[in-house]
Amino acid sequence: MKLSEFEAQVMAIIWELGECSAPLVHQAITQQRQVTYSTVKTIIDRLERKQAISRTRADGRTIFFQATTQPAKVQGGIVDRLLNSVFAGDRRPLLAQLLDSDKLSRDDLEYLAELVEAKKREQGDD
Amino acid sequence: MKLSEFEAQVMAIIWELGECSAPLVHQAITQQRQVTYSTVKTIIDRLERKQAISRTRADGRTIFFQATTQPAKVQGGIVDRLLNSVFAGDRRPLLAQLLDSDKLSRDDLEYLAELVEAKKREQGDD
DNA sequence: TGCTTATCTCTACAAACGTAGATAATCTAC
DNA sequence: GTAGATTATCTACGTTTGTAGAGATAAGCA
Repeated sequence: MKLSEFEAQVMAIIWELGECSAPLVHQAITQQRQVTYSTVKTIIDRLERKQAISRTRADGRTIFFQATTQPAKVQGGIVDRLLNSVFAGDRRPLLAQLLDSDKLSRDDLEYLAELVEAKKREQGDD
Repeated sequence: MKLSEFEAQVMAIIWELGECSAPLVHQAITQQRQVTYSTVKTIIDRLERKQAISRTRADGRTIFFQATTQPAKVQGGIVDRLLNSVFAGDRRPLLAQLLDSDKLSRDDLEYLAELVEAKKREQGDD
């Protein structure tokens, strides 16, 4: 399943909110970007058509949706695409890019260090 | 500067090759995907219009190009966009995604461990 | 010097994207 | 019960993207 940038952004919000309605998603998005309800609803419609989300129930005429795909799956696909296009398949520059940024907090770094350790142990086991 | 996926892919090749001509880029791409010269040339034209690359010289009627932007800059921008769309600005899931993949080699892991160490020392200095 | 091939330029086009208005249907509060 | 607000549906439209053919033109070889 291929999602556009905006579609992915809306998905992220739906993952965050869990079961939610279009107006709720719109509200969440307007914290960041100014965009009309209509626009958001169109994206939601497209996500539905792509079967990335599905209707769960209705409260009055308000329809509720939920994600039908797990974040990791979609994110993984997008990361793979990114790797193959901009980074020619080599993960290192991406990693470096992520590490080099000054937006990486000490906490993030600690988290990463642990991830690396865990992964090392895991790999050492085979 | 906003590049499409294919444009980014062509940029990656031009970074890799250095100064090069459209036929050369086409040749490089066909190692991976079947696409006509015409298509590749169109993308190159668009990259030129976007000033991501520029003409350097001509050999006969063959035109040579070179990147006018550094990889890190473009890649950084794309990663930022990715973070803000799919990952809601949180780097950790991206990091986890990258680490979790079984395509990460032991070497990559070593490389990462070193990066983390270096970054830690760097941060510890202030 | 003419023919073949390589390369460039121009034009095209369907699909996807971001964006949103118009209209209709339904709630809700008075 | 009616008026105003919500929400949904449908339609639209300019741009970008991926894809490529047609035609022009220059290079190189016979």
